[in-house]
Amino acid sequence: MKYANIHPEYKIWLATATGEGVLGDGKWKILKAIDQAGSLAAACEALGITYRHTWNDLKKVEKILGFALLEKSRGGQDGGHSVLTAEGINLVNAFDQFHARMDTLMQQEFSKLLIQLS
Amino acid sequence: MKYANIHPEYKIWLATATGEGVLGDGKWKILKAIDQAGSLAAACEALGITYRHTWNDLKKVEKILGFALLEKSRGGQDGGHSVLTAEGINLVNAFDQFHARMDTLMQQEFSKLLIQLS
DNA sequence: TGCCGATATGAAAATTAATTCATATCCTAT
DNA sequence: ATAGGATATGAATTAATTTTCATATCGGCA
Repeated sequence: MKYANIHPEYKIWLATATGEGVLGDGKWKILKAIDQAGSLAAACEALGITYRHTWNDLKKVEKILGFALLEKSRGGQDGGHSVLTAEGINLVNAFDQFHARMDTLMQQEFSKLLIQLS
Repeated sequence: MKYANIHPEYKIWLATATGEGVLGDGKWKILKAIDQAGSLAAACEALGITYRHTWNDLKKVEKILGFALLEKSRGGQDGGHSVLTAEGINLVNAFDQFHARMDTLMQQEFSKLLIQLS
């Protein structure tokens, strides 16, 4: 088949009226990782992304949204930690479900696409 | 509402197993434009994108797919022209419909997402 | 046969994005 | 008090992506 090794991909994200990205897959994943790891630094380590870049990303988002997604604290023997705020958890959960639904739908529609292409 | 001035955006595209992009909105549009304009150069002019970049894109895609999407010829008083091959037409049409269906589904799921966030 | 405009392609320049490096700050449990 | 590790942030470096520019090639038609 001509398109045997081809598959569909998609990205969704939230943006401001001016098109500035607010939250997409990257930030969604880092938020989940933070929720699991308990700190920004540990989450970055786990995902193999730079702390610096991630920190910039999250700061920008919170500035745009006007409320915090993370409750960050520093100091203490463990150095500090970060946990998701209620808003952060809500957002992550909403994305989780969205992605699950879209994955299914995308697969269905792609099947139709392949039929047309074959 | 917390997310009052936020709106969703998304992209869908086809990719190889290694994640290389094959056909997304950009190439889809340029193919449609070529079909209409009759030449790559005219299509780029119409879309306001560079010939060089577009040419690279299309060449890469055809190499990946292993077959041509365009029937290109040069020479003649008009300098040359490009038309979609049968495969190209087929792909564009299939993507048209795929895109239309996904547009609808995305919007529906987006609505649910926003409801959860409000 | 020479002209014209589009295809075809290389290479440099410019723009944007990402990474690295360095360093200050914070604060709690020991 | 202090040690430790994470948050916080600037600046420089590097990588990746786009644009720009330049130039060769092609070939039907007047």
